[in-house]
Amino acid sequence: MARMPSARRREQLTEAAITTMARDGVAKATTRAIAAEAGVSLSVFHYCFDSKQALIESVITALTDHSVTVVREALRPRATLEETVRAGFAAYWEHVRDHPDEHMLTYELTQYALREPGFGHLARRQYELYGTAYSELIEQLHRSRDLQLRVPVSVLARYLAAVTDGLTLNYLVLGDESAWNDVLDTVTAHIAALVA
Amino acid sequence: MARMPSARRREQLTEAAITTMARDGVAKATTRAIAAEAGVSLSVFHYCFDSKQALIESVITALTDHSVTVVREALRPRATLEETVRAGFAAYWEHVRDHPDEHMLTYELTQYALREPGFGHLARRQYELYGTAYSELIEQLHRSRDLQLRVPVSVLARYLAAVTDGLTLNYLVLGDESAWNDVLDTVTAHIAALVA
DNA sequence: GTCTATAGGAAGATAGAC
DNA sequence: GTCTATCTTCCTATAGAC
Repeated sequence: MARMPSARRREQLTEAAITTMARDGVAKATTRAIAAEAGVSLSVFHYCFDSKQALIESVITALTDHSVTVVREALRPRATLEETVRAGFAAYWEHVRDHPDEHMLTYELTQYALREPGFGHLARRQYELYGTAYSELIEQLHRSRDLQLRVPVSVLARYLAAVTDGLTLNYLVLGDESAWNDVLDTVTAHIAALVA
Repeated sequence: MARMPSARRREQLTEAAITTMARDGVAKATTRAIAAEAGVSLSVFHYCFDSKQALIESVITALTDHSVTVVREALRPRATLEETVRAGFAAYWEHVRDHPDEHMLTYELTQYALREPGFGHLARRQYELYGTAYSELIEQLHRSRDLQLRVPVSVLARYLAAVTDGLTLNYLVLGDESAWNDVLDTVTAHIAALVA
């Protein structure tokens, strides 16, 4: 195999781990399977990472940053408030529909982090970043338009984060795209009422 | 060890598995750990269950039925609509607060079921039963009072299920009981508006 | 039905040549 | 840095005595 600086190999192995985990689940993503996915031998893996846990920490950090980017890109301000909410949900929804395995993996890793001693902060970081992303959008809308918020920003942000999360999980289990849309319509109307 | 009919042993092992999994996570609940928790030898385990997967199927079924019971008991109709919603959330919330590990385990097992070939129906069954529980309460309220539903029953049920699920997960990750209550107030007001 | 003992395999991690 | 080969541990599952 072609030689490569450790830093680059680490990235490659992190990506291979994400691919493997998204496809087969965290439990089946053994160090051997990940090394094979990356096309290197097992020793290369342990040359780059002290342990499997060190790799998983890298995976969680990378995937959290990616997920937050997905949310942030969905949450761009648009022409009207209603359009912002609707288009935001639509953009996020498309990502869920097109990459269900990636979202499944995100849930799996959240639970891994909550169970594994010393990893809890990674789970909390993920959910705090979601909350921040929502809060910032709301603040931004709050300033740029003349919105009256009927609830505090932090409450609204947490509500949005929870609804998004719950609906995503519900879709991953039950499928049924049309139900997703119907519920979203209801939520969208609710948001509009909350920030009239 | 005291002798016991197989059926009873199966129940005991299922309970021991739930205890072990809730405490240590699904990944660390090995057949040895579960047998030890039940106070029997490993062979007794395999005398009662053909495989570990057979046990997990039993665990998922038992825990789903238990979770649905928790939801159903929380969702009893009360004096007024607002009180029904508020007391329902409060009762459910108390269960989450007092048994966080059990709810964590429920999420873990949902994902296990979605990943494991042949187990997907167990995850879907769980979420369908939640939806049914919410739908039945809504129908019941719809008949007993003179409520006007602004959205279809199925949509409202799915919305409630998703919000509950998302908020629960959010609490398991971030804690912060007061935030939970603030968001719930918002949701409660929303429900009241939807069924005015 | 329950036990001890063990088969058989897969996991994470390491040794040492290149 | 990368490889093959191996160590050690732990897993699920079975065998066979009681």
